[in-house]
Amino acid sequence: MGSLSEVARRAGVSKATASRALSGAGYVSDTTRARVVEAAADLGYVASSAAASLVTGSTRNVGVVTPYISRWFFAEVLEGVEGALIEAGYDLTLYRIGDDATQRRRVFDYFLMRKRVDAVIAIGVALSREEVDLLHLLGKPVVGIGGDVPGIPTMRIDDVAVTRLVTEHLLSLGHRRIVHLGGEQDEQMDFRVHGKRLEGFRAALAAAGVPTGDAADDFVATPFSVAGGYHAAIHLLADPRTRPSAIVAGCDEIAIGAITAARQLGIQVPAQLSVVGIDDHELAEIFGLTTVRQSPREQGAAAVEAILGPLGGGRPLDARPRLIPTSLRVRTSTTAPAAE
Amino acid sequence: MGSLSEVARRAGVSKATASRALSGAGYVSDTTRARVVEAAADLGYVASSAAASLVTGSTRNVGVVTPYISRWFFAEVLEGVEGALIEAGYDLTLYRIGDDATQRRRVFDYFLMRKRVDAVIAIGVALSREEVDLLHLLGKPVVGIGGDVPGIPTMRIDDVAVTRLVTEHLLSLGHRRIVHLGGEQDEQMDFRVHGKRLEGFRAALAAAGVPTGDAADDFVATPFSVAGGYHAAIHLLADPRTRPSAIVAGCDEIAIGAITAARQLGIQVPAQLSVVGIDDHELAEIFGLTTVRQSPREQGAAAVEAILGPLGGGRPLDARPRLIPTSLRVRTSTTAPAAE
DNA sequence: GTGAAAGCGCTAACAT
DNA sequence: ATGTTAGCGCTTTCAC
Repeated sequence: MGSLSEVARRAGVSKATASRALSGAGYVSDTTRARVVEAAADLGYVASSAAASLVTGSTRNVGVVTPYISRWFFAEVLEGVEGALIEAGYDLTLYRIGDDATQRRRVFDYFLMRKRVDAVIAIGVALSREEVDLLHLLGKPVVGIGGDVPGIPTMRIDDVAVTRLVTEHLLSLGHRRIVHLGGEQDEQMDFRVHGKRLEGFRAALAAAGVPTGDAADDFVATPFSVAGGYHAAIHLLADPRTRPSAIVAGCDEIAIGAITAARQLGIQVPAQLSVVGIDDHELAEIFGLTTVRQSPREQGAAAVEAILGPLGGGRPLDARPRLIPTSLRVRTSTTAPAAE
Repeated sequence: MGSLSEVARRAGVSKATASRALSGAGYVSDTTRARVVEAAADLGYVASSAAASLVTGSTRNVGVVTPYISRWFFAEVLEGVEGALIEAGYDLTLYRIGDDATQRRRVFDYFLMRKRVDAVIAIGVALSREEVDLLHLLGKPVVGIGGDVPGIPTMRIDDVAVTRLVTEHLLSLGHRRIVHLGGEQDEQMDFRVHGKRLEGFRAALAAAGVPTGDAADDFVATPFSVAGGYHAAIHLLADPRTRPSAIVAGCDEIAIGAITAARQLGIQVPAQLSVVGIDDHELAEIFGLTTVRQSPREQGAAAVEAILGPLGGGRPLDARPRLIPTSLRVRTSTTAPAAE
């Protein structure tokens, strides 16, 4: 618990010199530095970050806000962020903000603003104009992942294109009766991801001349979870006469749930039912799920990278949205529909 | 970005009064308080936590160290911790520490000690004597989850009992050829979890008079992941003549991987092969996996609870290990072995 | 190359 | 009930 002055006294120098020796900034003779470093080691000295922050104004800590911790996509982005941050010597302070607007305000006003963080990474959170302005006013770099936020650099995939891509893939295999198991349209996440995915799905069908739209019963709303996909699929697949030959799942969790349901119903996957996911999770690999490569870890690392520039004294961020390239990762779970 | 003095000036009071009005500590007349609060709102004032920490010595921030973020059990504990912490008005700073000892030292010396946190929650990390002493010296409450650490309160399940439990369950159904798909014995996590689970497994077999031990080929080492379980099972189940009638998986990830492999090999689960997991993840539910109820979220919340006492000025923690009760959650995936 | 001194923004005695 | 004062532990001019 030693303080700088103790270290200084022990080394026989002034606080100023001790500080310089330890931080590496400014001129200190090698011999003095050695003495100071030794004294510090003897005392088990560790600088108080609060004191340092107070005077420098920086905390070496970045705040990460996200609505989910354990959903696959989010967890992987988080891992990417975490790794890159620790690498750069920054702390990561995690804030989960859900639907609760009050809670969200509290996180912003009370935590993020309390000079606790140097920068903010928002994963799947559509920051409001005010939130962005506030952060900018405070000189804090912000980057978003998962959707465009005006005024800050963001990285996202094209959610419309993504379902269009997988749907086209199924269409090209000959599937015509395809159902989208996606998010409830009334309970959108930020960035209206559910809506966009449904849009891409239907755009592909329409372009192929396949009947689509609410009347076509080609969409079933489900929670974005394995259990959600499972239960939705149990109902959807129960009746052999109305059963689709393929499912476009809104995310990998739903896809795995659907596949599990199908197998339990004795439906062969992929022989009798093809399922495609979106997020490209490790599990997708095992299930042979065709998904969309979207590099969550890399997105996380890239976000940190983007933020480190300005923090390191570089030029401010260029507030451009960046589209993360996506492509199909085709595995064995998609096959042509069974002959009728 | 206003400071307390600006708020004070605007409200026509002293810094001290402004501080009292805002923090709620000490006597302030209602009218003065109102004026101060209004002034603060006008200025968009937010207290500097660095300054407050410097003088009070507390940060309202707790450090969470864990080796994994996305492994199911750890992610759920983390969610429990996160929820309880935010509830109590604390920040959560996340540190992942893997096998790298240097990295681990760095986290401890450089981050945790830098007066950045008021308390530490260690999930699945066996803190060393020195680490614990250091934390105690600094007056920081520490609690562990996942294994006993001398000198601090910990919550853990009984890893030996857990595999014994599930194994006995399989034995009681009549299974005799059972294989444990568990962690590599040379690459233990902290707390030797892999070893303990193998031990419990073999103890149950031995007690039932079933041949066990290395010679009995009743253990296959695999990474603690879905992919790990999958690949191990693909090999294990390939030959119908040596195929077991049941598998005790070291964790739910392995179990799901094994089930998936079995299904792909055309083996009926649970008719021809019973699989039991350990962690009781959401996915286990869907797969009908029999697992051990161990309440990860509750463990996380309890850890926070335990830490909040001392932080709130209460008596210090009683450094007793606490055994989290576990029980079997039997689902449909375990059945008697198929008749030969 | 090193030291003296000022001050970051706040809280906590202590006095009034 | 409110104001005055003294730091918390560090970094950073500015002299020397």
